Amino acid sequence: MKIASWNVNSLKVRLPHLTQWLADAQPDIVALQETKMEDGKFPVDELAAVGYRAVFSGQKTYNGVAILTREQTCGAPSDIVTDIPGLDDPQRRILAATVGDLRVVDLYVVNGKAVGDEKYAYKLDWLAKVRDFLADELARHPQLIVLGDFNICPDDRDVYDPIAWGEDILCSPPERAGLQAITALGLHDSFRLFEADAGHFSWWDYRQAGFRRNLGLRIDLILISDTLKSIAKAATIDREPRRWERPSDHTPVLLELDTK
DNA sequence: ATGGCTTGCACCGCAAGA
Repeated sequence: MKIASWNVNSLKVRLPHLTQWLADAQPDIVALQETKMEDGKFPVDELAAVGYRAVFSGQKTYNGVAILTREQTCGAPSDIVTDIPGLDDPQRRILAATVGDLRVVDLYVVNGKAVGDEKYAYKLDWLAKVRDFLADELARHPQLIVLGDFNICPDDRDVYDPIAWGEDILCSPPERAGLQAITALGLHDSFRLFEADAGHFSWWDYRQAGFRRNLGLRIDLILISDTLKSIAKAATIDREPRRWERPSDHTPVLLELDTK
């Protein structure tokens, strides 16, 4: 079973990229972020035509998350959650669903703008509330996968120039502590189960030829519970869609599980 | 470098992203 996460940076612009990539990679479950699309405009029919069901929580202009499931291999998603205790939030950043035996939580973590900004305080509070929600999810669903755009570099290996980034936004100790509080629940960064080296990224700035020069960050993560860790087979980053015309600034990250 | 690209909105120059 193949599970992926991709921040598409506008599903309207990236729908052709998405359908091409679904055909190429044939993932079973795909979590999307930054769809920037109201639910009434979600391309349900276009995705059904290529064999995927969709659940989504979107809004105009900003944010927006979705989970796609391959009809051929997955049952219909159930037990959908879009809002969590303690966060009375119009921003559509959270989407949980049960797909077969798996519980899937798709997150578009707050960016935070800059350390000390009011959006930064919102980010830290948001992370703490999400941690509590995930503790509860894990208690009920041992086969838990938490994936998405975390907008946090887990450690210096995930930053192209850790000296330059220092303790700035995406790398600050309180943000990393917020992520660690989540992984401390017993959720493992699946990419690091298979790759220890620095220099593997999932996002590159559009400016200054960031992708060509590999000036990137690894901020898109797939976290898995202990139960799933024991059947994790591979975790990879697919850089191919970042090479296409008019790409998202993020590229898909993947996890393969040894199921049945 | 409070820069650079890209997107959406809306009316064309902003905010926001990371």
